[in-house]
Amino acid sequence: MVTLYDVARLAGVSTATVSRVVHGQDRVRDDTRTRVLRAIEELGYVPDGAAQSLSRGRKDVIGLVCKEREVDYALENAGLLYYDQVLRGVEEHVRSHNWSLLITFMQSDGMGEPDVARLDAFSGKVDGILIGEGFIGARHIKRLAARVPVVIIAGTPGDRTADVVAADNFSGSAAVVTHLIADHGTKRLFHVDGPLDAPDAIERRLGLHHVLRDNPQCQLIGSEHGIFSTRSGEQAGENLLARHGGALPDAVVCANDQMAIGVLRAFAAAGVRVPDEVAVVGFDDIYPASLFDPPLTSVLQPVRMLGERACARLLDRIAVPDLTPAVQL
Amino acid sequence: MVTLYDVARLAGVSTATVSRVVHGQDRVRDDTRTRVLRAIEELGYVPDGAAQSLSRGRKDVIGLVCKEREVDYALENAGLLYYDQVLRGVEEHVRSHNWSLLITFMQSDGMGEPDVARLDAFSGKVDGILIGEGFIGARHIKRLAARVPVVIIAGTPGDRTADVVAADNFSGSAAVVTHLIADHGTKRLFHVDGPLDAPDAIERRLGLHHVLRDNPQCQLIGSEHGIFSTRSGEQAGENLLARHGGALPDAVVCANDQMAIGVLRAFAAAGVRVPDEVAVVGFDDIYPASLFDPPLTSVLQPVRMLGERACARLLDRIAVPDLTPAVQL
DNA sequence: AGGGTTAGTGTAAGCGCTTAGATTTCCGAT
DNA sequence: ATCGGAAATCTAAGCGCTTACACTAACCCT
Repeated sequence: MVTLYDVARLAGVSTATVSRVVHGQDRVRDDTRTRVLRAIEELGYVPDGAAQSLSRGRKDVIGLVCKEREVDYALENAGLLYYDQVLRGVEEHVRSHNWSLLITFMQSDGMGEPDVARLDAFSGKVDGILIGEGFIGARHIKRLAARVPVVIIAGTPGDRTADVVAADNFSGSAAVVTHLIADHGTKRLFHVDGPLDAPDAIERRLGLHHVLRDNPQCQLIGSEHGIFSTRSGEQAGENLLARHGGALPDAVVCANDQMAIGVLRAFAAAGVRVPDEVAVVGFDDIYPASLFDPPLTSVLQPVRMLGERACARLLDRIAVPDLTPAVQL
Repeated sequence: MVTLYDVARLAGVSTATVSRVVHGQDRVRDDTRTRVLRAIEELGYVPDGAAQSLSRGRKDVIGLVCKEREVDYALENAGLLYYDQVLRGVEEHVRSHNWSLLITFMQSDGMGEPDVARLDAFSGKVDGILIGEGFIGARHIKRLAARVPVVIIAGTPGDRTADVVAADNFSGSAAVVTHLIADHGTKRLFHVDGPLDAPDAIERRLGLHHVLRDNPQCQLIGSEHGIFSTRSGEQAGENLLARHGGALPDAVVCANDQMAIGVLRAFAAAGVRVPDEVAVVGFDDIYPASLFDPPLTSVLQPVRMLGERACARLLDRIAVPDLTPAVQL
């Protein structure tokens, strides 16, 4: 391994000078710089990241903890799209700041109990952590946040211990519907709504109606309220078929994925082909990105931006550790 | 920041002992161990990755260099699926060895001229690099490989300077066709083949015919040879329409993506809707994973495995640096 | 009892880099 | 020439960890 010392020796200068040249800063005489650069080139020197980190006290690396894939490949698309888009947003931002991105996937055991040892080790390798919401228990997040800045990439705002960058239900929902209308030419929409008074459902509903108002060519042919469960979605699907079986909508927009799955189930049972006869779109509890077939390209952008914003927030937090934790929409 | 010294002081032992406890090895008396563990717990100590790396002379991090996304979102699916699946394969493997994964995306300027400074910096942070083929010039790969083990994730074997883990054209092609038949019920297939004597084309052709032989319910209604260019694909598509316009195949299998795009173009010009009327599948020069709509779920697994194999090879190489570079299928 | 083991622990030298502060060199002004 | 101050460069002390080696104490032989 070629070290700074090797370069210094070959160039006949001290390590300090080499370091200065490497970082382009400071005043170094031109001929010295040239000599050093030549030596670097000749030896193929590249600074060791670990040593730099140790010395600088900063690693210039942020960590992204993604939710481990579902076992079921067919259902995986959602997660795939979601985290992969987040990843791209994050990576882009990270890169523009000349940092690096360390990434890991974590099992969700359903109880939010992660592999603590691995999480700890991970935290030792980064300056800050970006973590998706909902699969690591609050207790662990808190523990983590005590040691290193943490920003949660979340579905919905709420009171939290750590920084949160949340998706915006309103615009998310609006994006889905806009996509259906603009890109798929949807004319007849059916809405499988959430509970009347659930905050998330309200925002998503408003997003949908907002877009519909601006697109009179698309008609809302009906809606059903569910309670965010698969069963209630199935029920809604059955009702929909009973009432509109003769003239199916072009698309069914569901307030969450669970219900969308229910609807799919009802359709499958009735022999209705998706997406040939009717499109069914859910709203990922984190962000709308699932169950699209073909995938919802126009929603990729917002998800990516979510990653970017989260990353930006994290970098801020690393730079100024005592920022008041906040929830961003 | 809590350091080893803090722990040692609180537990009343030397840093060596703490280190030993942390790594679970070595002989440490039980009560000492307990005392140390208590101190670690109390202080919330987590070893600093940079310091460990520097000291151990190994970072336990491998780097994955992905091709930067296309600007065009609609065409992005291929890359999305491809690299995201590779990523998952790699991550899984990396994790099982308790290493970490650093990832970056690189612009492809078409000439294989990367941002050398960034690539260099990246290489300083990892023990080995995994890199997709075809967007970083051989010259740069060589330079990189001189400093750190590199494994190329490739589409096709060939003579190389660095280690290569290549996709297997035969099985890749077979996977595509199997998917079409098994999952999409394809009965009538059209083949846009490559040049008769191109090695890649031969393998892919054999894969296709192999599957057809085992699935007599699917018929090959025709084929055209192209030269892997978009234009030749377009031509093939036009010929196909001229001859089979009245009874379109269920699916068109192309020997590469360029030609598939050409076919899509021809179809678009003729008003043939894809994938409603006919499915068009390409064969990514790296692996078949693109242009599927809906995505080719059954091909996810092989791509993921490609990532895993590449990663395994890289770890081997890091462990035994003087392995003879090899091409693996 | 003396010598040889062995288990348990401590000491301290790095790992490759950055950087504050010390030192030398350079240069124009006197 | 000499001097002062700026510019260029060097010295060396860490950064937090691992680990070879040194050491101590306890134990088992003969």
